[in-house]
Amino acid sequence: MEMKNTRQKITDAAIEIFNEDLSAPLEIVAEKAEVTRRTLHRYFTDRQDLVLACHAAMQESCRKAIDVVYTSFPEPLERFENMLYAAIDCGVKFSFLHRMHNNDHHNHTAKDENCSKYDVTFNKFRMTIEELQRKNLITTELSVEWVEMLCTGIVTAAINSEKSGNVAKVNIKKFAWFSLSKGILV
Amino acid sequence: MEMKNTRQKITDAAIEIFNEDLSAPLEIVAEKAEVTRRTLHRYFTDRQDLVLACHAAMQESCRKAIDVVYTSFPEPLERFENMLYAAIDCGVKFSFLHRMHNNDHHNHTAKDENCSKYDVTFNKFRMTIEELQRKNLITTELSVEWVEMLCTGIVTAAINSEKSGNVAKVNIKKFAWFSLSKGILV
DNA sequence: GACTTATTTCTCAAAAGTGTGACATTTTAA
DNA sequence: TTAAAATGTCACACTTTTGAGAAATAAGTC
Repeated sequence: MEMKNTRQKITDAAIEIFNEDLSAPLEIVAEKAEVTRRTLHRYFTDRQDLVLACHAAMQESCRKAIDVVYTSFPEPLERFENMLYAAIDCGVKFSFLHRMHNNDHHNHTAKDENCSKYDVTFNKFRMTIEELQRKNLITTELSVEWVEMLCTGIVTAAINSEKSGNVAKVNIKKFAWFSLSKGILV
Repeated sequence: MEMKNTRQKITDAAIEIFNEDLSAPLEIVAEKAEVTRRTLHRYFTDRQDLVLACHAAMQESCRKAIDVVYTSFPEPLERFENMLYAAIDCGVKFSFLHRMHNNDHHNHTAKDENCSKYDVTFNKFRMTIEELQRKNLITTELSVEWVEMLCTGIVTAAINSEKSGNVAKVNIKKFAWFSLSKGILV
């Protein structure tokens, strides 16, 4: 096992655990990552260090996925559809990152570098929605903010569907786009 | 201050705190409930005791709300709409209850009394969805399981909208029903 | 005012979680 | 095969969290 692999395994495990329980003991994270707590501490000095690493990993993963789609699809509706798919692929990372920036304890401010990075990524969502509304491709009865919230809600639904195994995996994205697109149509 | 009030204040606080952080220190819960940690322990011997009480409270609250709607509206589409509103009103309780029954550590089984109680309540959702599909009021392209997931996703969106304050409060339910109904139309 | 009940304050000891050092063991790569 | 790198084991000091006892205080009731 080389180093990079282990570090990633730990952050991946941490993201999943912290997503459900932000103050879970590091022992639990280590278990999930299949390493010792001692090893975990070799890579991350602190709990905070680990949390920050998770944050950065989620940030980067989402940014990359969304960016690719944003630049690849000039047609806004098609772009929007593929941004949804990208978000579903990012899965837990996507929804956890959102939660981190919107919970009570976090003071979201453009001055913070992390926050502005987050903003840059997710403004691409907002801008696409606004463009869709301007071009009358989706209803103007709904506010942009609601459509944004709806997107993350549908991503959550997709994640839970996948986790529970009650919805055939091949159908999840199809269903998600069906519901989202009809749910915001003119 | 009478007893019942305090007990409720504590479970209410705990539900909100645990919803965001399942292993938050009881100190935090006590703070939110505006009592001492010592007082909290006079009502709940254990952390587990408190968690179970929260669970029961959520269970009961959701059951009551859904039951009323379920028996009040014979027409399935109208019933479905009002079940959504009820779920939004239950808010955090609704989504936290779901999380508790769907997370990795929880083994959902009909034998457990709590699980079966949960099932009874949320089967009312499922039955209504099935009825809507039978009567061709919603599309049969989507599976019942997805529509269920979609509902909780939209409830989540509504909760987050309310919390963030980005969506006018008067609009939230309207938007939620708009998106849900169109998102599952024939 | 005396009495009951709920709460706070202060205290304490046990338990759980955290971070690190020293050394053994395994893996990896030359 | 062997040296280096990565990981595991164990022990330790330390902090936080937990749960409960005892007495003081506040609040409501008769």
